[in-house]
Amino acid sequence: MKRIERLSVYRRFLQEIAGSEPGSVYSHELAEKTGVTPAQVRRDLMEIGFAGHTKKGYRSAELVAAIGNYLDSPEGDPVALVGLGNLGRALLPFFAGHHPKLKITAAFDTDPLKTGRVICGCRCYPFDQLEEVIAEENIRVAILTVPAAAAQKAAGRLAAAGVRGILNFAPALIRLPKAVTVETMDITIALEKIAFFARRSGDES
Amino acid sequence: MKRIERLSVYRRFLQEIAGSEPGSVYSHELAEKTGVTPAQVRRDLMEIGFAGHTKKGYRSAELVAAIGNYLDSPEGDPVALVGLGNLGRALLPFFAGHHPKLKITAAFDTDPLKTGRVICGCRCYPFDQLEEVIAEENIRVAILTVPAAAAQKAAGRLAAAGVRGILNFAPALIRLPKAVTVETMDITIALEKIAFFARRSGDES
DNA sequence: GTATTGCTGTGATCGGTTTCACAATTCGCG
DNA sequence: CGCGAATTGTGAAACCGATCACAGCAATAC
Ligand SMILES: NC(=O)c1ccc[n+]([C@@H]2O[C@H](COP(=O)([O-])OP(=O)(O)OC[C@H]3O[C@@H](n4cnc5c(N)ncnc54)[C@H](O)[C@@H]3O)[C@@H](O)[C@H]2O)c1
Ligand SMILES: NC(=O)c1ccc[n+]([C@@H]2O[C@H](COP(=O)([O-])OP(=O)(O)OC[C@H]3O[C@@H](n4cnc5c(N)ncnc54)[C@H](O)[C@@H]3O)[C@@H](O)[C@H]2O)c1
Repeated sequence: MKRIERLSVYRRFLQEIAGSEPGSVYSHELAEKTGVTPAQVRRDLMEIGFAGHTKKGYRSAELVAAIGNYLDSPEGDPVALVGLGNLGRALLPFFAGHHPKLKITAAFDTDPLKTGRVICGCRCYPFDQLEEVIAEENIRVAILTVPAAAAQKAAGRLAAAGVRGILNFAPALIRLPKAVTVETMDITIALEKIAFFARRSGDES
Repeated sequence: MKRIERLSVYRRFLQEIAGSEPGSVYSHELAEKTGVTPAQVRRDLMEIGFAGHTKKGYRSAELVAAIGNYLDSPEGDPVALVGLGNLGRALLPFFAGHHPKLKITAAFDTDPLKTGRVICGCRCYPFDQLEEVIAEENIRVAILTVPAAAAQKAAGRLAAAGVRGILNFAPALIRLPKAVTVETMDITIALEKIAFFARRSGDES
């Protein structure tokens, strides 16, 4: 559902302005800073049961807390990273420390050159130990950055090991039982789409 | 429009099976391999004016050509990459050689340590030369991988320099005239969303 | 104390996308 | 050659998220 993404975006903005005056925001401010309409902000907050105050807007600190309460697992979620290639090794430092609730706590690769080390505080295991480590650390969320040809199989093992949500970067269709959420971010296709629209917009050469 | 993405996906599958038997595909095959419904495949192909043959399906090679004709700029599009950090440096080798129509031909960074070189066949320029190089190479599409705080400004310069489509990885709202297509891939928010749904699915501890 | 302003909460509506459902067509077969 | 099976093309319906529009209310002004 798209609302979940918007809530994350609202929260990010609220955290950026945290502490500053006046401690509350109007739907139209949140909308402006976030690229949506005021009605949609109000609708979203209504849906999570967070009420504002007529003429005073929404209390920022409480709203952050309410969104966190709605979105986050209270203890935070450990995340597995599968595939330590170029992309995986870029993601690792990015998430290290940056996010309060989502931490990559285990990485896996089939290549023995990539495993055994600790990178950015994250242990890198041989791919064989996937099930074991995932059960051990009670991991439910994974990022998949393996080659397309290996993606379905790796995803299947993740799901079988107990993972319930996968962010997949491989350009491949992943089929899993519907109890597992899979989102594929296909960078190539996004770029093709952008090039398509870029070409159509008022073409001047 | 979502159809554009699906067309890219159809094409990718068709290219994977190119050359193999029987030279044509049914809507239900394409649908199956691509994760959509057969009716949607037919509707999409109808929209681009590509007709199949009753009982024989769609001729694969011609369909690839028709999709290419619809989506691609005939000469291909040169792409700029702005921001040579961890993510930018992962994207560079990924696109190098891989895509027939989209090639990263110029990269930019403010950090003098990152510029002056040629990486994966792509020249890396100081950020100052952005306008000059973009005009020179007639670049219309860009990938933006700079820190969030720098994203709006960099995007503005890209647009002013003639770029019409931007794939943005910075977690920031980019505002540009509507003639410029901007798509933000926010990896953090995608992961938060996945963690949310992972938590809700049949929670067993 | 009354009027005015401006914001929230939400039922109603809208618009785009997906899906349904079926007529039309072609093929293989007897 | 006519029948049954299979597939396309597409109007119509269903669906779903976004937007509109306004009633209700709290704060402020006068
Ligand atoms: N690099 C990018 O910028 C980029 C951009 C878009 C999409 N992608 C996609 O992301 C994926 C990874 O890209 P990359 O550039 O990091 O590739 P890469 O080849 O650099 O890395 C792939 C890694 O996966 C490991 N691996 C291979 N098979 C495995 C398996 N079965 N289990 C676990 N690990 C395995 C390899 O050892 C390697 O370390 C690919 O599917 C690619 O298409 C990458
Ligand atoms: N690395 C990741 O895996 C990842 C994941 C999700 C999102 N992102 C986002 O992508 C962006 C880049 O991430 P990163 O990890 O590569 O960061 P990074 O800090 O490694 O790289 C940023 C690069 O941009 C350059 N830069 C800074 N200001 C610039 C400007 N005004 N013009 C041109 N170049 C400039 C810096 O010199 C640096 O090389 C960030 O916005 C980040 O939030 C990164």
